Amino acid sequence: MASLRKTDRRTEDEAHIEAPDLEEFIGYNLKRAYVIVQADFRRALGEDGFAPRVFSALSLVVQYPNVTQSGLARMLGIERSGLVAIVDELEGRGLIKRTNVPGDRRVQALVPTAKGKTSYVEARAVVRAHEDRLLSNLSTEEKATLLTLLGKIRSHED
Amino acid sequence: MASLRKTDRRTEDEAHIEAPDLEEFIGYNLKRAYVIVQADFRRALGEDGFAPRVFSALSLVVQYPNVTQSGLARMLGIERSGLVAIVDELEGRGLIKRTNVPGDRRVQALVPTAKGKTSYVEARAVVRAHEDRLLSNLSTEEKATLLTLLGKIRSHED
DNA sequence: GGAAATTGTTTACTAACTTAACGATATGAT
DNA sequence: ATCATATCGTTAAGTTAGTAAACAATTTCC
Repeated sequence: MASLRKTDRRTEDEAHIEAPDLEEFIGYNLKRAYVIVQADFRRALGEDGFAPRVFSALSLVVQYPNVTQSGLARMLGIERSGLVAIVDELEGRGLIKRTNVPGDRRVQALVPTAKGKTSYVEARAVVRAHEDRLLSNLSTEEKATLLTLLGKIRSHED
Repeated sequence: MASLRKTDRRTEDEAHIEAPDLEEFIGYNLKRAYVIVQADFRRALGEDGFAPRVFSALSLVVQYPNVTQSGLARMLGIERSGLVAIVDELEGRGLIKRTNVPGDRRVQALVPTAKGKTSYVEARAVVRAHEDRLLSNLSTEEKATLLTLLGKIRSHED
């Protein structure tokens, strides 16, 4: 039978106790998992490496040259005002440039520079290595399953 | 054969184009999925409802009464300085209280009030309903699989 | 041609942290 | 016993990653 003491302190062994209620929530587990992956990403890319969102933006500019900032913001799921600093950083590093689009003087198409393209390919290799290492306790199939399940959640985007 | 034009603009159809490189990364998908779940959590709990981290803290205090702030911070994976505002909010709402621990005057054990316990049970029901609704396109088995896979990532905690 | 929408940008704000320091207290080594 | 060390909760200041609102310039829609 369990103890009946009203003043059960239970402060011993905190580190080993599970937290049943929280552990059942997908949201809580997503957050905790993301914190780990993101921290390892930053460690892998180093002090002057890309932050995750900057890497993502560069990836899209390399893959979709001439994307507009509005289009890029939409793809990343953030406000276009929030994209300005990211584009500033990438342009400041000489990895992309803002170019005029003939026919619409409001928009500035984003194109990767040669340096931007090679930097991206290098960074992508580092990111792949980071995920391979960090997630080496997941099989290839498990990783594919995880992507599928996360994709089902992401189906609620927009 | 694909187009050979060097100046291929490709700005049309942005909304429908996939982003192959990014989509293969677990970290990117985790982030995008978490943003959706977290936003729906906040919508479900409403204007004056708990923020996710406050809900998590209350959950742990209810389940582990007399936990210390340091212990709680460790469980949540954040610095104890960051917990002060969370505990302030919960105490300010009359849901938990800081109590003296005889034998160690440095620590303040956290205990839920009666109101805190009932508020938690109610909030937990709302959170469960939010996840059930949002994740209704995942089967029970898929949700269990997802928790297992996220748990494998979380095995890197500490 | 005039109203409405869109683009990139700035400014101001917020949330959710971190790091470093602090005084108070407790613990451990000798 | 005392001195060094560690721990507790807290504050203060800084960082990161955003959002919301407004703006001029430009384009699109009747």
